[in-house]
Amino acid sequence: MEEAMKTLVTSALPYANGPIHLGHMVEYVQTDIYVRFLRSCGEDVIYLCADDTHGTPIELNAAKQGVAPEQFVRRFYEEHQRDFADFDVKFDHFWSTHSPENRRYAELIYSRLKEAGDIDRREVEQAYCEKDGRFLPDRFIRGTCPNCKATDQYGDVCERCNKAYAATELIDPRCATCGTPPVRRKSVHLFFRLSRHADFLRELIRRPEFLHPGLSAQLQQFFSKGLADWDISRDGPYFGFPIPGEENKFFYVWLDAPIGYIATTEKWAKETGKAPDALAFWAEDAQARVLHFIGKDIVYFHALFWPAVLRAAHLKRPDRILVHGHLTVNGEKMSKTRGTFITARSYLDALDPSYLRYFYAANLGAGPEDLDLNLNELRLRVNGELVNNLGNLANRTLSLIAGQLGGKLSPAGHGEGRTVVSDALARAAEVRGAYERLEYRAAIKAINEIGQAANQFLTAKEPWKKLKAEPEAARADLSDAAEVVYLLAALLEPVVPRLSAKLFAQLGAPALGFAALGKASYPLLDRALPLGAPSPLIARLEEAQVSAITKPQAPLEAKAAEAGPSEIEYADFAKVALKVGKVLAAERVPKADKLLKLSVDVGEGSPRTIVAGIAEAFPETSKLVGRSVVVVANLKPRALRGVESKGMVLAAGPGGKELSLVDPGAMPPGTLVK
RNA sequence: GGUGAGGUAGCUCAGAUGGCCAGAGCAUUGGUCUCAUAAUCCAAGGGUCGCGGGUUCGAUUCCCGCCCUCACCA
Repeated sequence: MEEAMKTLVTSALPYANGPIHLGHMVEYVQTDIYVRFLRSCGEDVIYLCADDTHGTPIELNAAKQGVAPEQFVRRFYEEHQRDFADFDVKFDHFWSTHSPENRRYAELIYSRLKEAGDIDRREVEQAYCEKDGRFLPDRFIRGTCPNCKATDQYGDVCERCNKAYAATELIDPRCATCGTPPVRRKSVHLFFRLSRHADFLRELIRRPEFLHPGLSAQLQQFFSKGLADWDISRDGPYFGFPIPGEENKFFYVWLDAPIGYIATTEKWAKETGKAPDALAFWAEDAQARVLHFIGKDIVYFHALFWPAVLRAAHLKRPDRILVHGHLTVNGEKMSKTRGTFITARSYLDALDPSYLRYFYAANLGAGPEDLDLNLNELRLRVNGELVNNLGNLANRTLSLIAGQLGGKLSPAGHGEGRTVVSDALARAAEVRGAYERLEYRAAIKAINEIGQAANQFLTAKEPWKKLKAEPEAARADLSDAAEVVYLLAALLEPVVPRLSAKLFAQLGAPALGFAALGKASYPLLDRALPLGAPSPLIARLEEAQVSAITKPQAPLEAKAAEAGPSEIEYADFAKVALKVGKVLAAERVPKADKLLKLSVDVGEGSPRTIVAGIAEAFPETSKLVGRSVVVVANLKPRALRGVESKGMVLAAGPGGKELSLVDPGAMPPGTLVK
């Protein structure tokens, strides 16, 4: 712990496909606390992260919004950074996997793998959509579950019965974007020969300092099955880096995502000049440690693929993988419909980030167990501990000194207060050990016990009763209580830095960290300095405030639309032909909850067939007949549930039952809408 | 199905190489204080430590079986 060695800490790269939510925040808060703790101990540490930008989901979502993938991910790049900063998660650099640095390192690593003979070419057969002209990942095939017969399930796992299967087992498979049944097609893929590194990996993951023992036991299953080689290429169209020397082949997103750690190191090194390049941390013999914080869902990428790739490329493997569990909200998986899918931003709009950081810390241990965000517990815990015990200790102490005693401390004493302070100080090592072991839960517990002891001391001494008769005795007691507050501010700093800063300011004292605490003795405070102005540390949480953050939200697509696609030129708008149409007939599309097949007169002689996702809003289809609507007349025809739709009907609203058709008034069919 | 983790008070968790009436915080109830953010402080009630066997003088702690929950299965 006291080596001068540099430490590089990373959190997993968030996917640039959506907003940061409170589940993500568990990891970033956990990592940020650890980084701040290491710094507090005087360590030389850098904390890096980046957006993960490649792959099919981003490519298709960008297309859906009519923007280039580069542009699509750029929006999240800004948004993600704002969210992290506002949660006091402080990176030394936040970069992107869609960067020249990442491309360079991906190519470099690939070339080294190739030289080492670790790349293999093999023919594989995959689902292919002839209409879209692309291979379909499992997630983009939908069909009926072979196990429980639930319809409209993903190609890899059934959401209803949780059964995992191969996409080829799906009954009635369809392309998720266009509904066309996929065909099987062969293609040559590149494989990383992971199996050649089995012995290395097996030995590596057995080390308790590398990975939590429970997880390494779990990974053993991969070895007993025989470690399979890893498919690292994808055929175009694909948003990613083209593989040098190949035609229409791209690196699979999971190959270049962890390389983003290296690319970000490079970017940080160049921007700050604090290291010549990324190799200061990643060269095989670099004098540095590398720590990855990740969620339990991506353990095998980080514990198996990644170290093997680095080894084969003659780079340094990570020293430690720290794995946390997932977040549940009120005991259940986050759910948009239940309103428990809470984005970082919607939380921040309602509450101070310190509450959540504190709550996460108070519940986090070192293992990969899930953490439940019970909103009632959050309120009770924060109010009982952070506000009532710790915050109020500070406030009652400091406001008495400031209000009644001129803001002046007394010289260090020899009474009971001295014992209270040294007892508290004696526990600093325990708190430090807890942080170090990532048992934040235990750290918070000890911190609260220290606060409680100080509150007991004040209650016993009753300095407020002695203000008139023995003001110096009161001052002495309160000065010692202030010492404990100072210590608590230092111990809490990794968790709630902005609250600690506030306490340091109120105490009129310089920031205090674990490095100084190691050899600190009574008194900690410079008793000659005057206090700053006291004010309540943080407000208590009221029930209504907390429940406000779980309001059901509009679906993601609607949110994105709200944020708005970026500005367009008039010429772009002019490409859209909008016309007034009149609904002549409407019927349900079989086996589709949301779709209606409409026959619409757009003033063209014969009516058009248009399929619209508005069935839930119009249970009685007859009410639609005769209505005037606005139609996108030049939309490329597309098959939905096997029905060819020529155009689109405009409607406003979040979706489902809440939809209102855009009404053009009394204009005749065919009239242009401009 | 396989593998892994876990099941201790209403909630979150601690604990025991097997042995003093099984612990803490919160919640509940009663009391106290009034400096402080209706905060503090004191106290009480509350658990056949998942179920069934076994080993033992003695098991919640060790062994076996079972049930339940969660995760992972490239």
